[in-house]
Amino acid sequence: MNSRRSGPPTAGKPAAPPASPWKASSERQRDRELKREAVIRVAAREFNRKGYHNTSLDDIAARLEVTKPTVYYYVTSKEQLLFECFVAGVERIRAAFQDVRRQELPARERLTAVLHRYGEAVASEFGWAMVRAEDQDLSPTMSRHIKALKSEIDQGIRRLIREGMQDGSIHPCDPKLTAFALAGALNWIAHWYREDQSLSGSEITSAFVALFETGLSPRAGVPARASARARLTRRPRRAGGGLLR
Amino acid sequence: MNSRRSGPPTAGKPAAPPASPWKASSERQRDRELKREAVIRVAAREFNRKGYHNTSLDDIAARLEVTKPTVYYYVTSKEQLLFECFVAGVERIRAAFQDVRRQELPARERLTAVLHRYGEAVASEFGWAMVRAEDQDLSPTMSRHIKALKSEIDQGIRRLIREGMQDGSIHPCDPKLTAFALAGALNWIAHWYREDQSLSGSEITSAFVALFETGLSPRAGVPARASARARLTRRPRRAGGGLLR
DNA sequence: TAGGATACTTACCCATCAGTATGATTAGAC
DNA sequence: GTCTAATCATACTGATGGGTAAGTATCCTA
Repeated sequence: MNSRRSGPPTAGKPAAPPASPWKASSERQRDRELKREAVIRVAAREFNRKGYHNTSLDDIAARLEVTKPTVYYYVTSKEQLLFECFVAGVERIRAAFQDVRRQELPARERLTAVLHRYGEAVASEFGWAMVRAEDQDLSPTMSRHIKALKSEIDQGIRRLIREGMQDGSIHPCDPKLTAFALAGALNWIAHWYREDQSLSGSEITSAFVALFETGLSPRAGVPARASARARLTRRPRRAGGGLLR
Repeated sequence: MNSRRSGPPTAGKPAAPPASPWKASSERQRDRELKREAVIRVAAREFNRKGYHNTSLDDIAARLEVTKPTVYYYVTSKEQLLFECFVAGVERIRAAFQDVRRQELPARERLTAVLHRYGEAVASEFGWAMVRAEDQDLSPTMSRHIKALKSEIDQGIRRLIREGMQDGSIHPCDPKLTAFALAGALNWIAHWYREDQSLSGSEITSAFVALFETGLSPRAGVPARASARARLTRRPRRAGGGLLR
């Protein structure tokens, strides 16, 4: 539509890499990059608080104590802003897969390691963009990119599940539906979690993973896990939340 | 803000119950109610397809082959439309709790029965409104009502979990976090499920509930469940989906 | 068959907001 | 000191879309 929007999304690279004459002093370029990241971070927080459509670029600019054109100096469109927020979150999850690939562990343990990082990412400021952003708000190009990234993560989880079934560390199940259930429970954190909560994203994920590993049915000779028990007595400070949302 | 918005939301009652003179012939009133429900159902489907903010009331009107003011004849605002969609979905879940209350069963079985209906509701046309609607799009009054309904459901699930721990049918765990995990996995269905999928909402929920009960870790002497095994061989027709979303 | 309620349309208003044209200011290179 | 690019602000445009005013057609009652 707009000539700016042609080609693959930027996602990190400075808008105009001064490829030539006097290579703008590198500290200046670093400054620019820092500011750009600040814009994206603030945008993520505002989207998280008020939703994409209820957040105007004037709002974001005001939070940064600048004006709207300044925001556009670092970002080409509101859409791109959303995209960058998404990427920032997803990169953390991809990194988790990378880290785990090098480890020699039963697949179930590698899976739980990934899920842990996954949950932390979803509970971060970028969780909203990763989870709640609607792809109808994005151009077809951006939408495709996002779907590809999501699919990559999905496939990664399914693969770990399959490997777990092979090495015997995971109970036989349908990898696809199981991946959906796991990811769903974790993604949902972005719907209800607020940073002022008594539990951290990591703690929540621990509890979830424990639940998924053990299951609801009582197991012979398996007593209550200490971690779960502890949480039973330590009352969270805020009741808040609710089920849906 | 608007004088219309004062008082509790309507949620079903005809806008102007002709309290008096010649009691508008009851078939006419029934007609009106049917049309009103059609408006809400169509709105739910459009919200589901394109999101709340990307759906204009002209769109909805066009789907109904009428004009925008006609929609306003049955509904006072776009916001109320969203609210009604939400209520329509939640009522199904509340009904599930009612039904199960009369039954003499171990709490875990009552819980899974509720979760089943829950999953079906989320996979229905009203799933989007129940799960993805953002309360920033609603007036404080509406938002409060919705939060109350959500909380009621949440508490209902937690109670079943506690009862299950007491009667021994559920492994000791933190009721709050467990409820979040269960509901999260099911809610997430609304993010990725489309009606043209190879699995029905009911089938998906069955698989999820089975997973919740059994857990990922292998159980001594428990072979793969037949239902899960079956799905492993029967390839779904559409890969689609993806993890997040 | 008049009169009022019901059901629906045409044509409009107007607030919001993404995005831009243009110009001012500052900082570094020479 | 001058010149140029980088950085930011002022002030606008244009489109979208929620909501309404006012009028038309239809139906039902009496």
